[in-house]
Amino acid sequence: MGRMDADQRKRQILECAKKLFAQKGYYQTQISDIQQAAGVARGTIYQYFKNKDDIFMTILENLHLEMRDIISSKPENYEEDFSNAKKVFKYRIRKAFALFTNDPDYCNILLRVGLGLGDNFECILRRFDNQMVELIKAYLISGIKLGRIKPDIDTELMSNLIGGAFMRMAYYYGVTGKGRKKEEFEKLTEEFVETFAYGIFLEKP
Amino acid sequence: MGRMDADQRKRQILECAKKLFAQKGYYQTQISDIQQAAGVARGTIYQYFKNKDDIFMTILENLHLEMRDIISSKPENYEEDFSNAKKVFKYRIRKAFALFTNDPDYCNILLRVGLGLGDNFECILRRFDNQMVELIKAYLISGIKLGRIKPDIDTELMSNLIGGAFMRMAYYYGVTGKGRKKEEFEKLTEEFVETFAYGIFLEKP
Amino acid sequence: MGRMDADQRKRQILECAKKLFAQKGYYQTQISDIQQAAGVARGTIYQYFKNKDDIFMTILENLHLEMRDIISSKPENYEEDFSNAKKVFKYRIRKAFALFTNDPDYCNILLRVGLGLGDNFECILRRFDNQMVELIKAYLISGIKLGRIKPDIDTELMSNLIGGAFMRMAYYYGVTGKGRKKEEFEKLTEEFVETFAYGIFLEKP
Amino acid sequence: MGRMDADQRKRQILECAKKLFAQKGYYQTQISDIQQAAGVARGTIYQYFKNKDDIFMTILENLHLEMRDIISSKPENYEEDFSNAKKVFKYRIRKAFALFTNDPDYCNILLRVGLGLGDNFECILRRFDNQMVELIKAYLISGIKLGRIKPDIDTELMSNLIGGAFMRMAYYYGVTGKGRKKEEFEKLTEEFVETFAYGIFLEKP
DNA sequence: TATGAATGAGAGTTCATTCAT
DNA sequence: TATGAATGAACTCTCATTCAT
Repeated sequence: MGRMDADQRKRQILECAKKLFAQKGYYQTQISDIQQAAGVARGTIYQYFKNKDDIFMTILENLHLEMRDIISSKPENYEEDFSNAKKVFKYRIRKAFALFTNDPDYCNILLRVGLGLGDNFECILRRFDNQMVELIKAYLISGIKLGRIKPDIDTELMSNLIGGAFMRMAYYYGVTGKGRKKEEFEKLTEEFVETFAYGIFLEKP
Repeated sequence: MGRMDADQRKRQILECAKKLFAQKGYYQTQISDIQQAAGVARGTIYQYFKNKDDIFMTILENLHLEMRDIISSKPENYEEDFSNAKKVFKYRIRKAFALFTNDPDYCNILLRVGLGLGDNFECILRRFDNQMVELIKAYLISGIKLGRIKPDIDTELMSNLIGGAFMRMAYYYGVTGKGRKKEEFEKLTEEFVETFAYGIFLEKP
Repeated sequence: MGRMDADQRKRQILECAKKLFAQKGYYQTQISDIQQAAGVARGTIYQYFKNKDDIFMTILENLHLEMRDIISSKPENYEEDFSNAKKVFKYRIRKAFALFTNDPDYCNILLRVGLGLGDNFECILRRFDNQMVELIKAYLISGIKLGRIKPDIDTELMSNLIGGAFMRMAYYYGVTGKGRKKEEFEKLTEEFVETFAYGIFLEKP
Repeated sequence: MGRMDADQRKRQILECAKKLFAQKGYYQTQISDIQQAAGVARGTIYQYFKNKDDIFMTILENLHLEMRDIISSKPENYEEDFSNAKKVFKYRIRKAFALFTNDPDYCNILLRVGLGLGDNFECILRRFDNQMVELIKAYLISGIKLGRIKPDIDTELMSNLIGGAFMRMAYYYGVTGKGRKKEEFEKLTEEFVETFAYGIFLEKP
């Protein structure tokens, strides 16, 4: 193992830890697993992280940052395009879908590993979940105000349905590897949008 | 703590364990927690269960049985009523919804605790998930054959969307306690069905 | 399980315990094993014995009594026959040999199970061993006085050699079942005696 | 307790464990006893051994290696000296005797502790026992072929008698500390050989 | 007297973390 | 900074014994 600068080493440890947490879960991943996978000594881990929690938290934080960027990004010429609410919806679904399919480890951690860890982590994990649902809700409400989305829908329920359906799709196609090939993600996105379109949008599909 | 009928004692321990697993997760629930909650001595646990895994497995098994009963149950006058595919759909959603809202602990275990436990449990947990999705898929396919459901839908994707949306709804309203009151479950069910109706059914909603 | 008088029940428990101790050793034999083998309830054991040690001690005691009887028994017309020292020697070897081959469980307990149990039992087991060796020694000394046995032998060493050789023979042919058939015990006894005869006796063999 | 070379530490733990097993037996020796005797923390034991069995097995293995070396070693000028069968016999008895008297712990473990532990260990312990008896038997048979040993002896019985007598002598003088002083081992060896000489050898003693 | 559910001290083992080198 | 031997709190599980019925 050659010399490495500190940041590089830290990233390397995180990468290995992420893979292991995603595969085996938090409690079944031992420090010794991470250490071996990263090819460093036991003690070295503690030069870069306070403890096991810190490693996991850092992974979660990174995921959070990535998600925020992607989820809150806007399509080119956003202003004009918002005239077509469905297009914006599709843009975001596609973006988020890409996030999960490009990094199945993150997806696994978010959807599986992070859950059931007790209060320590759970509240952090909830942030993602709620953030996603809240974002969808905000989108729905603003759409209603703009007269693009049906005003009588239950935004709370609908944002949960969309969020739940999306996560499941992301998990099924992005993580389990079952089902489709990568090239077909565009088509899946399309069908996802169409499924909810009639219930949401005022304009004709 | 006095003597007790064996079945009663076993059920009592399971009940306490279920609550704890739902609250704290599998690994953070110690045998001593269960023992204290059940008000029995440490060793008593091991008179009724081989080990910690056995307790958890038994809980999962019970959940499995309950789910199977509910999911495979049919509405009264099923034969005639199948003429209306949407009615069957709604019947099942309502039933399954009730299961989770009536027993939030089970719901929590199924949706959160069971995940990220590594291969031991995960494959068992997957059974529930897959069972649900498979059931929905079977429903969709038979609906297509009978000319009640759009023949061009992607049944795999659609069953994942419906399953994901449903689980999320069940969790949100059944477990977190946020949102609605119990009386409104009927309305939630209705809206759930309507959201997917257009994308699924041929008959006019 | 029919009614039984107390002594009968006690003997039955002892019999089962003896078999199990002989087979599996002291620590690997659980009270529950004994209880099941004897076909009685857990608590019943404690009606007849103070504790696990008490059961084992009783078995040892019984063995002790049996051994004492056999070892100290004398051949018919003992007085006259002592003129032939070798005959007495053979008589005793045959008797003791019979004890072990007739009850392999006792033999096993004496030769294997009882050893390595720590101070509690060990000192009791030693009694048998020492008793045997002491008896042989006493025999040798009295033989020397009577002018039948070589006066220059080291009685301590010789009694250990004879004792060790005998125990090994008893174990090999009586317990492991290897080697000879039962009918040949007489011949084994004969050969045993002859092996040591030259080193011990004054008279010509 | 400071840092230490790994092999040194392992040997140190084994040494303490050997003493304790020899004194108290397998089941009555706790990990905490070994840990305290070795002056290390509980967990340190598990850095060097998989579990308690592993410690005991390693001790047995070491004993096995030592025994094999000693038992199969040959006297100087072996070839020529075999002309005198009794000399070879004596050589080996002396060597094996020395092994046990020099390391009474091993002797104790082999003769007492290892027995009655149930199938796990017993079969391993038997190896030693059988090995010894088989070696003696092989010696007797080759002696018969060479015309040095009486052709009509029962080699199976005789090897058991010699083995049993030897083990008892080794235990009595080597472990219990009773009887002789160390200087007299040569004389004991001599007397041992003479005791069996008449029954075994053809040449005049 | 017979039962067997209940007990709890105590055993072996794990593993995140520390710290002398 | 990097190491990995050492640590020990905390965990799961066992099993002889008790005692209400």
